Amino acid sequence: MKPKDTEGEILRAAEQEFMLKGFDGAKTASIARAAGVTHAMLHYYFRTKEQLFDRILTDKMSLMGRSVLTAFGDSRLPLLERLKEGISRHFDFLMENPDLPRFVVNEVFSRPERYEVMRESISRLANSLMQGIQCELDALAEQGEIVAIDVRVLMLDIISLNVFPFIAYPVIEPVFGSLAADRQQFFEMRKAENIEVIMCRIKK
Amino acid sequence: MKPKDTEGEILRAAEQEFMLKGFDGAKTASIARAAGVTHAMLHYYFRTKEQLFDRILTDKMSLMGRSVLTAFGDSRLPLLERLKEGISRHFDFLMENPDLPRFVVNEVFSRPERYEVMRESISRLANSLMQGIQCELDALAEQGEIVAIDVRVLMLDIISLNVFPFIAYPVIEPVFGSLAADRQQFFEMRKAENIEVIMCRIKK
DNA sequence: ATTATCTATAGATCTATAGATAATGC
DNA sequence: ATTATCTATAGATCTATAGATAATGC
Repeated sequence: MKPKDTEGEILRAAEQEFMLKGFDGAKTASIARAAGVTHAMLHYYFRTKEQLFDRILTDKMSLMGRSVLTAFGDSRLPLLERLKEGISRHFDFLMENPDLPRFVVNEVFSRPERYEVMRESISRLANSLMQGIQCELDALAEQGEIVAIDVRVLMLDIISLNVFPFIAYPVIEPVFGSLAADRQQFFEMRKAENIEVIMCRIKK
Repeated sequence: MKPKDTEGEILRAAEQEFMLKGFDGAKTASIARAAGVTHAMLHYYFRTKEQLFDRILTDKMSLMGRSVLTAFGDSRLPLLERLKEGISRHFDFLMENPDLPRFVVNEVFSRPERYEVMRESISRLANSLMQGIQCELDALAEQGEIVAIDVRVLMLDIISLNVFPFIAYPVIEPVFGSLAADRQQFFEMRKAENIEVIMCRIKK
């Protein structure tokens, strides 16, 4: 017999509903139904819709932040490899979580105060990652291997290229979908292109 | 005396409310209040919230589509200039309409059927624009001035780089805001960087 | 006569909770 | 004894409309 995990079921259902419809579009009744529990259970475990939502959003923001750190965090590789690997791993993460960036970006936009608590820790982690990369960029530039560039500029190039196609897929598909046979292949092509773009940007 | 334009006031207020909060977050009562009219007027002029919304969304989708065409449409310029000018004009358009892409992308995602009617015409216009650019790309590549590239790949690079910072600004600001003194300057820097990236991508 | 506007309210939907009942762990 | 669950419903909010009234254009 399965010892049913009501709280877990609610979280799973809530994640799905909130990611798909956002806070305003999500209905607690719909979450309860998907979780296979009665409506009152949401309030028993999470008090309010807002608190349940905060739990999901916090998880997702943290996941999105970590994805960048782990993708680019391997400091054993030589810089160019580290960047290529980073782009590739970050892109793979997005293929596993295609709706994540839109969800986070939207909810932060519609209620910025939700982001306040994370601002500082996010900023600190990102800076520490980028500081290491900046050193290596500077070293290679010194040797004349690459052009000099601010790591923040470069990282924003990378993230723009990687994330945008996922956020905008439904809108761009009619125009750019013809590039590939299917969605999967389309994204594989983008991954390769993004690496190419970034290498062109920094190589001399 | 101003001959009051109720319908126009409602449209203005609705645009603001929908762009800021999305369809689900927007309230007809709030739109009416902002328009300075009674609530029943919305229904008198537009029947339903849905119809009022469709009017706004259609306008915005069309505006976003046209922005790309007009930015890159100047076929008198030599190709590299045309691309630089295109990136720059498209970026300027986004600076004037920073919330537009997020709005469109979101609403299309949450109810894809809203996009169906435009899919074909959008795709046709885009293809005709890109066909012209592809010819010039091929010619320059033939001459060995640039590398060979599919215009769709290149345009998606451009649009990703240009649009993403606007969509994600509230999320990326804590990390990348330190690049510039203020928001305005931040975006000016991005515009220059995006041109640089694209030139690096195609130049030999 | 037609068009525009207002007041009042119906009707639907949604979140939240009260209070009773069943299950669980000492 | 405490924790989990259910039923029933309160209370708030939101969209939409009916019906009366005022303004406008022939």
